[in-house]
This record gives sequence, C-alpha cells and structure tokens, in this order.
Amino acid sequence: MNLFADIRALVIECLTQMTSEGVLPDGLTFDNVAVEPPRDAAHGDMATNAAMVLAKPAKMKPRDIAEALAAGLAADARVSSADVAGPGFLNLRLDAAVWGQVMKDVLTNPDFGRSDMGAGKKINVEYVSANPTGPLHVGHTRGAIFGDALASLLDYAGYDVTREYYINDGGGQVDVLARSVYLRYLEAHGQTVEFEDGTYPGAYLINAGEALKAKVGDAYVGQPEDVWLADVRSFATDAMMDLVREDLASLGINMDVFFSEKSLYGTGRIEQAIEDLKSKDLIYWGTLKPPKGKMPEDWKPREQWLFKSTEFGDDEDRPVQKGDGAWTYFAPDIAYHFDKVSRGFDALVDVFGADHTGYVKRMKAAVAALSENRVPLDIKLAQIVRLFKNGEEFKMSKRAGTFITVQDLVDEVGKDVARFIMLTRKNDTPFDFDFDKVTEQSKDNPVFYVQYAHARVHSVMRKAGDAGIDLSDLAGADLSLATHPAEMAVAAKAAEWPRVVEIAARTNEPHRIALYLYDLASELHGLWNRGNDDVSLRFIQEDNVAASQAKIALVKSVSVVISHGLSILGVTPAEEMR
RNA sequence: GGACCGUUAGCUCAGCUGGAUAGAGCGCUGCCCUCCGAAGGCAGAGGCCAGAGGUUCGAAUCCUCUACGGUCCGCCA
Repeated sequence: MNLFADIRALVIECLTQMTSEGVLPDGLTFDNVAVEPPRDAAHGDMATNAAMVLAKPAKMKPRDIAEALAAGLAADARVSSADVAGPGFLNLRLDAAVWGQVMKDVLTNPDFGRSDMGAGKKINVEYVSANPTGPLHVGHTRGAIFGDALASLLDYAGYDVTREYYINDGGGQVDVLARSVYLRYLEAHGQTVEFEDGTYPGAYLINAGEALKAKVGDAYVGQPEDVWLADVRSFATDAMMDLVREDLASLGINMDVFFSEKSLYGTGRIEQAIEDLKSKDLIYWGTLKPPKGKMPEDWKPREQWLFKSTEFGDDEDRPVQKGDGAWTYFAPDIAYHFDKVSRGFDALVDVFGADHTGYVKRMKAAVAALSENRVPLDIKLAQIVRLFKNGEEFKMSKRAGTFITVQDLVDEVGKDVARFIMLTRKNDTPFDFDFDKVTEQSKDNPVFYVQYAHARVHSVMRKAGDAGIDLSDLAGADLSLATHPAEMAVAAKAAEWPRVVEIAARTNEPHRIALYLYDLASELHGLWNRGNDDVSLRFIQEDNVAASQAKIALVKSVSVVISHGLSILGVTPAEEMR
C-alpha cells in the first residue's frame, strides 16, 4: 500500500464530491493536487496544496476551499484532524491505526513498495558500453553502477527492463587492439617487441597474446597484417569482453543483452536505417558550415550525407559518412537505436560518460526521427569521478598502462561501498571519491551508517530471541502498543518508501533511494538513542512481551524497507557489523 | 564563437519538478553509556541559495541576461 497515493485518492474523492454538491465549479482538473510529507513535522503527517492550486481556476479564496475540504476529509476514519494553515495548506494528522496497518503491510507483503506505474512497459537501459580494448577502469564505474541501479529501480517500479551493453567492436580502436595483441603474441614466441604510439602497452594483453599462441601456434609469426588482422581482431575482442564481463560481475552487474556494433556492418542494417531516414527526407547531400572558434588545421568544405538533426532541436546537422566514404560513428549508432526501436521498446535510456555531452541532442534527434516520436529516449550522463587517497588525487592513464581498474577499486573498498557511494550523488554532478573516508566505519561513511541501522535491528531481534520473546508473528503484534510520537515518526518515514520509489523512477534518479535510506537509518538511530533517556522507548521491554513485540515489529519493518532499498542499489544488507 | 551540465553553510553535497522558518554529513562548541552495539544520539554557532531582471498568491526551483567552473564541438569511438 502507498499511503500517500491512498490519501491523495481520498482528497480527490472529496473534491469530486464538493464539485457535485456545487461547492466547487464544474470542469476543474485535479492533476496538480499533491499530497506530501510536510517539511516540518509539527505541521502534521501529510499536507495537501489542493486549495491553493484550485483557488485560481475556481475563482475562490484558498481558505474557503481548504475549510470545506477539511470537513470532508475529517469524516474519513483514517484522518484524525485536518487543519488549514498558512496561505491555504491543509495539514492532516492520521489515526495511529493507519501507521500500524502500514507496518503490517511491510511485514506481510514482500512487494511493499513495488509500484505498477511502469505498467509492464518495455524499457531498454543501455549502460557501460565501454570499448572492448581492455578491462574496465574507474571511469566506467559510475555509469555502470548508475545504469544498473536505474535498471533495478525501473524493474521495481513495474517496467519490463532490458539491461544492454553496446560493444564498440566495429571501429579503428579494435584494429589497434588487434595489433597490440599481435605484439604480445610475438612476445609469447620469444621475440622482443616495442609498443609504439598507437598501440596499447597494457600488461593485461599478455594473457591474450599467450592464448593466441596456444590457439594458432606460430601460424601468424612473420606474416603480413592482412593475413591475421581479421582473425586476431575478433579473437582479441572476445578476450576483452570476457574481462569486461568479469569486471561487471565483480560490481554485481549482469547484462541481459550484449549488442555487437560489428553485426551492423556488411549486413545492410546501417544502410537500412539510413534509408529509413532518407525516406523521411531527413538525410541529404550537403556541406557543413565550418566550425566557429578554434578551426581545425585541415578543415575543408566537403559535400557529404548529412542527417537533419536540426529539425529535432540539434544545433547543426550531423554527418553520417567520413571523408573516405566510411560511416561515421553516428551511422551505426543510428542503426543500433533503429534496432532498439524495432524490437518494440516503449522507452529507451542511454547512460553515457560525460565526454559524450555533445552527442545527446543528435542521438535524441535520431530516435525521435526513427520512431516518429513514439519512443522517448532519456540520456543520462555520468560525470567525472576523481579518486583521492591520502589526500592526493590519483589519475588514470590508459596509454601508459597505469590506469586504475574496476578491480583495483573493488579490491580497495568492496562492491557494496563502491555502489552505494556512487549512488549518493546525482549522476550529473562531478564528485570526489575519497578512499580514506569510505573505508571508515563512521557516520562519515553513509554505507556503513545504513548497514549499521539494519544490523542494529537484527541485533535487537537476536537479543529478544535470547530473552525468550516470541518473534514468529510480528505482523500479528498489537501495534497500538507502539504509538509514542517518536515511534510514529519512524513509521511515517518507512511509509514514505513507495512514494520515494515512484519519484525516483519517474525522474530516473536512483540516488534518491540512497538518500532516503540514509534518512530512514537516521530515524532509527535516533529512536534507538531515545531509549537511553526514556526506558519506555527501548525495544525490548523486560516485563512486557506484547509491547516488545509491537516495538520490534516497528523496527523490523524499518529493516525490511532498508533491505528492499539496498537490493535496488545492489548492496548487500548486513545483519551484523564486524 | 556555440552547445550541455553545474554554482546552496568553512568543506562535501541534498532539496521530493512552484509551497510554510532552506536541510544533512564533516569540521567547530557543549552535552548524553550502572542503559538492547556510543561504530550512535541531542543541542548550538554557521546562508544575500553566484549576480541582476522577469513570471505569480508564492521562486533555491520556471524564463531572460551576466559572471565563474566542468565537459564537448566534421574526417576518434
């Protein structure tokens, strides 16, 4: 049950009633009516802006509407009071039994918080999509974790989610990879090689060179490139994708689909997508204006095939072919998204690195064109992460072969910490990842703080079990024995969970889940410590089994919500801190 | 020259798509364990929400301009 949705439905019902009674004029829309938790707890449990939103279209005073609405709402058993405040807010207090029902629902319904807002719509989330030229480095982790958590969130919100990885195995960088592996292959045959500019010197290719030797023996030694390039390219790509899959697994990521760029070449699929755009009169033969500002040295005006992305809000039309007649990177990307659209997705999400900023408009333009505006594409950019250790930033350099890998990160802080920390920030804000802070076990480390709350609840349950308190039917506990305002505040926070899920899913912002969990954990820690001053607030009441059960049911429901939330983020809930 | 993102407490960041007196952590000050894990909690100090206009009952939030920072700008992917 989603309490906020339920109460909002009640508000709408009352407003409809008021309309039919002639208190409100006909023809009002209630879309903007919101029911929210008030910022200040002193204002009650929930607040609605209905009166202020409707005042203008109804040509009435907000307070008049609010007072009439208050009378209607107060008649409902769930509402214990409805007060008009400020400019026309209506503050509601709910009956204590309502919170008890929510807690029972949390404890008995494993799907508490799941939403059907997605209505089973097919949505494709593409993320990572790193070039298959080596293991993943830290620069990839933020997008990887963000995309994965977003996919889980959308699944939780009722979408039919496909997690997809686009393998860039069609471009020139794969030739570079093949040549680099070939050098390692020669090395495996005892030759001394040099890694010149334009090759990857990374040690991770040594295994690939040896594996190639094991596969083909000396067949390619001393042979010209045209003999071995195609084979080595596909061999090396496969080997790198194995590494990538391992890296993803260590972050807890499992893709549903790996889509190969190469599969678009020589199969007519790029041509087909371009033809589709041509038939819509969106591809033309023309010349681009020279770029303003810094002018490339060798720039010359040239006629080429251009996509009319300006018709969809882009700043310039975009070329789909290079000077040598080969496709630009954009062309297979168009074909790839054409494929996604043809596969029947109702919505697409792409998670890109910040270096793809300039790519967003043209990609949205392409999808709008290909799907004739049927399929929305949301593009999320993962901003840069800077790594700090011992107060100093350390950088990555792929060319030098000294970049920090995903494995380094996971070895250092663990999967759970890496995931949670990356998800406590909005994806489009750059942030600093401080190894020293996140390995601390203190409030400075939000993962620990949330895990600790979860563990504390389990600690209580262990203690209660030792004390002989029966915990087998917490959902059946008499929750009217835990209605102190401090306890109700915790219940109210837990009851917000379904609402948070919907907001996070609607905005494609999984960080809201992490921040909410932090707040919820904070409520729990606060209540725990109230027990220091006020013995009646301790969870285990020595001489009162029924009260103990009620209080433990309350905190147990908090731990259940925390574990739901952590599972969306891909973080393991801890039952004990060590 | 242009595009996109950002600018909120000393520092790192939230702010629920326009609501009430702008929030949290760190740091600073002072309290709280004969008590289920103090790995916690409570309280205090600290703000011209970058600046200027505009929209309306109401703006950190929406619009315009300016400043600063980041990312990027055909023939890399």
